[in-house]
Amino acid sequence: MSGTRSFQAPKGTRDFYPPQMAVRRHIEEVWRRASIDCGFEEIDGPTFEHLDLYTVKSGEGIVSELFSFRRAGGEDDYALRPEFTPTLARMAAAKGSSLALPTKWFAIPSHFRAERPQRGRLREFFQWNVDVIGLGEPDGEVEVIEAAVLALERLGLDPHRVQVRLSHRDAVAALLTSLGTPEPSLPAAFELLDRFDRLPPDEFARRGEALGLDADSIARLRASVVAVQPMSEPAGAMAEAMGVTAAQLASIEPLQERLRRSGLLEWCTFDPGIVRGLAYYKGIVFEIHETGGAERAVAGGGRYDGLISLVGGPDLSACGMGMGDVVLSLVLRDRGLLPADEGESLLPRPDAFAVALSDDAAARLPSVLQGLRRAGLHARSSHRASRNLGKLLADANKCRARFAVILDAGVAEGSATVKDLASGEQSDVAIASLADELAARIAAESAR
RNA sequence: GCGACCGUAGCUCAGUUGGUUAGAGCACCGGAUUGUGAUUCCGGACGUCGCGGGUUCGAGUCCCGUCGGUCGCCCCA
Repeated sequence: MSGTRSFQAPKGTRDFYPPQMAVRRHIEEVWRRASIDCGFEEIDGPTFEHLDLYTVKSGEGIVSELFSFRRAGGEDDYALRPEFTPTLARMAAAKGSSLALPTKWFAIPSHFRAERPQRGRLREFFQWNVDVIGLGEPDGEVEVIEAAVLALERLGLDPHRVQVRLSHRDAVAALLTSLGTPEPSLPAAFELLDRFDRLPPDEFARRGEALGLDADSIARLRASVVAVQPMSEPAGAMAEAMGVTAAQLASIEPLQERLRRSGLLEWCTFDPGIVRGLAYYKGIVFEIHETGGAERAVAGGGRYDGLISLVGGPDLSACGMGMGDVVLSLVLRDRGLLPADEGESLLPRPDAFAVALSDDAAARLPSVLQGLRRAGLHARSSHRASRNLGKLLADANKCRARFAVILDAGVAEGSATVKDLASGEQSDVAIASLADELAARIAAESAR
């Protein structure tokens, strides 16, 4: 045929065939259940927004990282959403003072970023967003972290495999100030901290000097950043290990106490190297990492008081986090927490697989299937013409059906043979009561 | 935006210094046989060698470009 072309998926996007889709749904279902169980309500917004919504938050520099577009002949600039927080802030702002506080929302939207794909980073991905509006520090943060930890736990992870690494802008600022960082250099110093583990030691020192720190201060800063502490450590001991005064860590203590009451301490680490984007986060910031240190952050979040008023709403406090599906899937795979068959075993299992061994039986097959389906059962049949029972059962087995319904000469008397594919047992059942019989057996099975 | 490596049936790969009509194993489809997820047998579809140029008598093989993939850098909301 002339005029045909072949196509590849665009760079950094994924096709979800049934097994991959089953894995995605598995993760999304855990996210959704954990959110709901923690009292969050689901929202969604548009896949694209006015470009300005993103530049007003992140600056013009963000545009090169976005998929932005203008309708042919139009004059408005739009962008596919690279994150959900601006949409959420806009939605909260639009409700104005009618928004009941606190408001706890979650969403599982797709996001788009015009970046070069690499391990843990794609151009389209799914991200679970959990946000609390109208709760101050540290209550909002702990609500968010609690939901994240619940989901990770349900996915099979534990505090030995993942840790919530927390920091506090005020504590780190106090540390930097005590080391002699001039006030105007603080943002640059945060940036330096953020790059700590990516810079060679001498380069770190050189940049520290440029910020007005002497050699002794740089050494102390390095020591503080390296001194990652379990959140379960008493604040006094933590301060000592970091070489700071207890007063400089004062902003951590309420958080620590609140995490203790929620039983989350063992999941959490204090890590002054956690900085996150400077654009709008303040106060507590955190990332969730697998403890091996091989993968990128599984999740990140913090407090963004001021963003809602920035997009025209009331001055509301807010905090939240985002957890992407890409890194999370890598971590789950690394830890053997996803099926080795890449999702086949997560596909929905048919309750019944009907096969016909004669022309008369084949004529009855559609009505038998319809009866089962109307009763709410997942029923399939083979699409092959063969009357070879061995091959037909192989089909039933391949899609992991629970029961085979064998239609043969017995259909003349209204009877079928039901074979339990797990045990191999089989028995004759009246076709009229097939759906009830199978439903009863499945109910009994799930009750065990 | 920059760099490295990679691209041959659905999958895993083979394919000699460029040389007939590009192969294998799984998987797949149809059928026969044995009425029970199996075995055996017969048959089928299997690929514009990512795509496009170039060099050559001749390109899966060499060169250039491009599109994808993988992994780094930048960035990471």
